Amino acid sequence: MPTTRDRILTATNELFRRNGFNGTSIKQITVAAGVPMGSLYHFFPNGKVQLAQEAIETSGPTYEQLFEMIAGEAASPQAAIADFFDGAAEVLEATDFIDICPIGTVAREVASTNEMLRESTWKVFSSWVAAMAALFEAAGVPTREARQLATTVVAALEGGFMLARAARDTAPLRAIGAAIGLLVDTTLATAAVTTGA
Amino acid sequence: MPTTRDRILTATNELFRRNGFNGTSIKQITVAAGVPMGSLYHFFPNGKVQLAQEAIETSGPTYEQLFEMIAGEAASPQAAIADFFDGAAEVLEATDFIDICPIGTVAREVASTNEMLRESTWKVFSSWVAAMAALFEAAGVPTREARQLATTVVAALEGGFMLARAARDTAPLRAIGAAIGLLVDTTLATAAVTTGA
DNA sequence: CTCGTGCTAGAACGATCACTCTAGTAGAAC
DNA sequence: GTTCTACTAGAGTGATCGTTCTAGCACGAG
Repeated sequence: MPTTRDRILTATNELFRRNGFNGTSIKQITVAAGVPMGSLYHFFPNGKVQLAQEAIETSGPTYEQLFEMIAGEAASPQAAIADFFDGAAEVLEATDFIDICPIGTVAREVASTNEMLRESTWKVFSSWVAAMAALFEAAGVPTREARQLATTVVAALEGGFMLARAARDTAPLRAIGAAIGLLVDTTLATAAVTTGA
Repeated sequence: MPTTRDRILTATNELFRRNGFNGTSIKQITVAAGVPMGSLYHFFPNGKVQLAQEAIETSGPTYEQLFEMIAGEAASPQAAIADFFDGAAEVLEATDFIDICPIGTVAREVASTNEMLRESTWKVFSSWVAAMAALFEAAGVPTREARQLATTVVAALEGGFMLARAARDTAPLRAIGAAIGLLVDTTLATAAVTTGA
């Protein structure tokens, strides 16, 4: 049985995945988590912004671990990327196209209106980029190119979530996965040549 | 002097770019457009959803024309993509990182909650993909690959807007533009080979 | 038993939400 | 001048927002 605090954070993330930050009310969160108002403000005395911040910063590493688990099992960085896109497509289908990533939606909603939350979303995204860049660098890609490629993978993933949900179809996400796979292939092949075979 | 109706639509798009759909109130829109409440509901009797729908569906083609203008002036599809990413980065800097695209934010907000708006956002995105795919096809890329590449460019653009705004830095967007430029390069080169030089 | 503390419980607050309503104005049609 | 239509104008509606508040419960410490 998870703690009350964890139930609140889980409910928050799930509701953010459906309705975003502004589309989710505190009342909704208390009902979904099955806790009274008083408990929510007991654990998160600074209200909705603090709750959102903790939801973002705790779920961020979870996604990163998921990626690293997939990367650890995959035969190559290319395969890891392909598996990640495919897995995302399957989750979308299984969940009736609820958003994969609560952070992406919130990021665009709050970037111009709440500096604290904006910083939280960037903290998460940049740690994802760093994790992916490390993977590419380990495969021989120079630091600069590895970062560039990792940034592109994250952007394509988030853009893919957006398109797939708008279309209610995983085809865009799978197409993007294929194209990004190609990009990773050529970048790694180039790296293999320049580092000397 | 634009019509009252147009002023309302313009103000709606501008506010959506800052605050998204749920973060923008009808009251805010009337103030920004300088029109009374009565006028807004005179022109948009079905309220906020109708207003959002028309804002999305009228601004969509505007962005498409912008892309086609840039594509028409650029020396190659690769150059067109590069110019588009660079132009977006400049707009972000010039506008203090207000969102480039009001549609992307709204798309993720409403995908699970409003079927009509979800369809509007997809209508716009798929017309962008079609326009870009036509450009690649004209350069010799087979239909299927052209669509795949165009989908990826749109996803990377939207993901790039998200990252750049979260970071308050255009570096991610420029990095993504460079990587996507590389992908377009290799795809066009492969096409040139298979169609026979 | 009696505190103190951590948490539950939800009614109540003022503000703001999307939206409705009535009243009034401007100008074309006749 | 009268009438009709298109539009302006904003106060008013009930609902819901994020948040605060008071009251009480459970339970370990003394």
